[in-house]
Amino acid sequence: MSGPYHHGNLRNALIERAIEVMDKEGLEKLSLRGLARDLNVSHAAPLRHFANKADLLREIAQAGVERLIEASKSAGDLKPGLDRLRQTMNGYVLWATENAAYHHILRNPDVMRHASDDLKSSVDKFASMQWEDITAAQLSGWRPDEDPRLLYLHLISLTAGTAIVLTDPMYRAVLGRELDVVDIKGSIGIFLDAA
Amino acid sequence: MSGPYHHGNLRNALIERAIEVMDKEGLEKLSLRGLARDLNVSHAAPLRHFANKADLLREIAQAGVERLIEASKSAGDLKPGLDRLRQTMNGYVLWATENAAYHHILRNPDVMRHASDDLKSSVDKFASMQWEDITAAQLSGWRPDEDPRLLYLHLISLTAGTAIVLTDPMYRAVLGRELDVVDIKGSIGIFLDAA
DNA sequence: TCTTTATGTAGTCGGTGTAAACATTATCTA
DNA sequence: TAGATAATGTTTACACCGACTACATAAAGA
Repeated sequence: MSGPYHHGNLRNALIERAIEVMDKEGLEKLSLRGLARDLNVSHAAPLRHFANKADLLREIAQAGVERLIEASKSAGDLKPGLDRLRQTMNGYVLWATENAAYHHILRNPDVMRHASDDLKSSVDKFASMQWEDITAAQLSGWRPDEDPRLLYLHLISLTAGTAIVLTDPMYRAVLGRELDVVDIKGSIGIFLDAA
Repeated sequence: MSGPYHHGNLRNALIERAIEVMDKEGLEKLSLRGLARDLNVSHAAPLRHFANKADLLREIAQAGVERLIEASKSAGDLKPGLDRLRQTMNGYVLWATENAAYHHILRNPDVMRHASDDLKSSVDKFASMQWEDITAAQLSGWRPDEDPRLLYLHLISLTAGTAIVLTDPMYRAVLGRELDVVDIKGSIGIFLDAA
């Protein structure tokens, strides 16, 4: 055909194209052979870089969680407490809306079903960062009498739910109009600033 | 092979088995040919009842939303107001945990991507039931100064998020222990009963 | 009864994942 | 720098899948 025998950067090209396809057409339309076609390599070339399809998705998910963790770190620059909790919760939701492709991959049950131990431990790390933020806010005097486990369940449900609602096409249709950053912070803040 | 020429109830058998497979092994392992094998019919028999794979999933999702709507109706037996809102929010989350298979199908992007107009309008109906419950609670004096659209975003995010967190294996691993009905109501109630 | 319709079967086509054998190029080392 | 070795890409092959067509059988209705 055309081009050199070696692609040069096939591994990264596969990842980038896979994210694009996942975002635009969903997991069902993502195929290793399709990626190979798009990148003008033979249909088996991707298997030189990823043992199988699940392995490719695992790697993308892993990168996604790591990006999410980084984003959370840079979003939460205040000292532990309620303000920082507000920052990180809004940061999560904003990251999800701005990185909807990664977010959808991380939320896809057929991707996370095959999570590796590495991926699981990254998820755990993010979860404990959330736990730290929440308990720190409580220690600083916010809702001191609340059962911290229930508070945790409540807050991760709220953040995950908000991110999902805002990036899910069906929910977006229901919401009826575009919501901007102020709206999002307003929605999260309804609880944080209550009482 | 064995058995009569006609299965007798293939349509329902396909739906039941499909829900089972989706729940245990996920969309990726669900195949029309696999269902046919499980039910001892020829590989093309399912196509007599569903035009294609997406059609089968659409029908299951449709049934799921209708069950959800029914469950919500019977859960909310109080007159409109905050108590009823509490009922329906808890009802949604409990339904999701007790019907995790349906819930996962309804949350699968590759299923909902092919939603029919009927399915979309069922989803809309459920959404407007939620809207009614929320605005009615507000009209009865609860948080009268809140922007109803933000309140709506907040509450559907919280309910959807709680349902997802409680039925997602990865989140369940993070939560660390079994949570019972009281915990769920406690988590939802943290906001409803605040202030 | 016999005609129509519903349901199931068999065969086929193109698409997909993935494994094995082979080809080419890049990299390392003696 | 030459030759060995590893990395990367190709070809071939197989099993599985969705979906279409032609055909077979059974059920329902006239």
